[in-house]
Amino acid sequence: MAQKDTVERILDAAEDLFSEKGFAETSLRNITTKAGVNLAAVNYHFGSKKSLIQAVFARYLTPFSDQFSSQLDLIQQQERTPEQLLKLLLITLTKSGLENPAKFAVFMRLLGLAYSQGQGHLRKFLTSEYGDVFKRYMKEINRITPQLTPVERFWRIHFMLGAAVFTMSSVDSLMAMADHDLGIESQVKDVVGQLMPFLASGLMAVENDES
Amino acid sequence: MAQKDTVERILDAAEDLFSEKGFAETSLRNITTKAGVNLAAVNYHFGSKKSLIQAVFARYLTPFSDQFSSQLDLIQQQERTPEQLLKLLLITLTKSGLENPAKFAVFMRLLGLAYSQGQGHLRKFLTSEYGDVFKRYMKEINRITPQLTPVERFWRIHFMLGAAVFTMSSVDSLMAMADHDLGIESQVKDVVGQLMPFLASGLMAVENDES
DNA sequence: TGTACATCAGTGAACGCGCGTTCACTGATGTAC
DNA sequence: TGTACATCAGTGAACGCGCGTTCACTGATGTAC
Repeated sequence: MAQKDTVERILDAAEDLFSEKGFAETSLRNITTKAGVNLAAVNYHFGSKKSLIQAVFARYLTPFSDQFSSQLDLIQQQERTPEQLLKLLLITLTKSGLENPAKFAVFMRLLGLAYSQGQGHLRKFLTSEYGDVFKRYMKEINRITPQLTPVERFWRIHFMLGAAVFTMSSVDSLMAMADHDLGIESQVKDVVGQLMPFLASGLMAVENDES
Repeated sequence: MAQKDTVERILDAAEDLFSEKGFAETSLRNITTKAGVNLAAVNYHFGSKKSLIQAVFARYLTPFSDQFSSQLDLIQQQERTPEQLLKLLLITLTKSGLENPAKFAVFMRLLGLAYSQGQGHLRKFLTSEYGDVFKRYMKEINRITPQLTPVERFWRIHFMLGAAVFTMSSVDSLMAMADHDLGIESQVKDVVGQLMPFLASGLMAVENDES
């Protein structure tokens, strides 16, 4: 084979185009042209466009969730702070091949799309494949936030997820905006560095009860 | 006229369907069928699908941004805390017809979509129409966070936006999830009540410098 | 008061287009005898 | 070593379909004289 095989080239092209334009706006013709393969190859290898979308996610999430599961085993007996628990996610990203900032941004963009565009098949696929690891992480969060009610905890987790997914999805254009407006060039790891204390502080926030 | 006029019925239907399925996934045939009007009526009244999308946003954002501008005038000389500044947004929402929780959720969902799906025309339209009011609000934020560097402030604003848009976009399904998992029924205003201290605490977070 | 004309919201049917998918086919490689 | 057959990645062209848009038309209402 002169280069990467057809399956991988389709996945690479699809990933790029999905993260750039969304699922519905990306046609199989876009993908196969970019990948330099025959139009029919997607349906030959993946069966349908839906399955291709799932395969793009699986290529990221399967190594990530395996690695994350091992990391969770390791910290079982250690002391944990919110910052350490958040860092665990970062370490896992690094160890599962997502240390490349561009790849990381693409992955977060896909995750954001999955929430906003996935009309069902994708959400079902994700929760059935990767729901268990997520639940284990949630248990760790429970342990370090005994002062929160379950409802508070539930919402704060989702606020954190939203802040992370939303900003990391558009991290390229936001960094460009920061450069343009403030004259400051940043890197993805700087943004992640900004994000961590924000999330930790939000998670641990103490409700003040002025009316 | 037996009921609301054609233009308004198209906008109502489009708003519902866009927020439910996204822009690309909603066809003019979906919209006109739901609105009970002729297919050609969209192009007759709005010119194109793109312009219809912009009109859906304008119907929310024009009253909101007018009202918000007045509110900003009022607080010019008052003391301000982060909570008060966030509350100002809520008050404006209430005063510009977005007090209906369902409408509010739809609006946030549209805002989220604008970020994730808008490939250009929508972003241009929004910043050119409503950019100024946003800048005024930013100035107020600057004033209450003198301890932050511009970069820190920039990113924290976007983290806040992300947390708000992401969770309020899916507030219906998240509330259903909370009910299902925790057996607790919530209302949108409860979620907003949870969100405020999270955002305020994240905005004011003090960086801790353990490595 | 009556007639001619202009305006304009709304209509029904058709347009060309790009979409995801299908299908019969090719050609290289491996296997059985 | 040679032949027949099976397997399978990949192909080229066509399929029907739903899309956004266009266009000639209708019919109600208002205006000028």
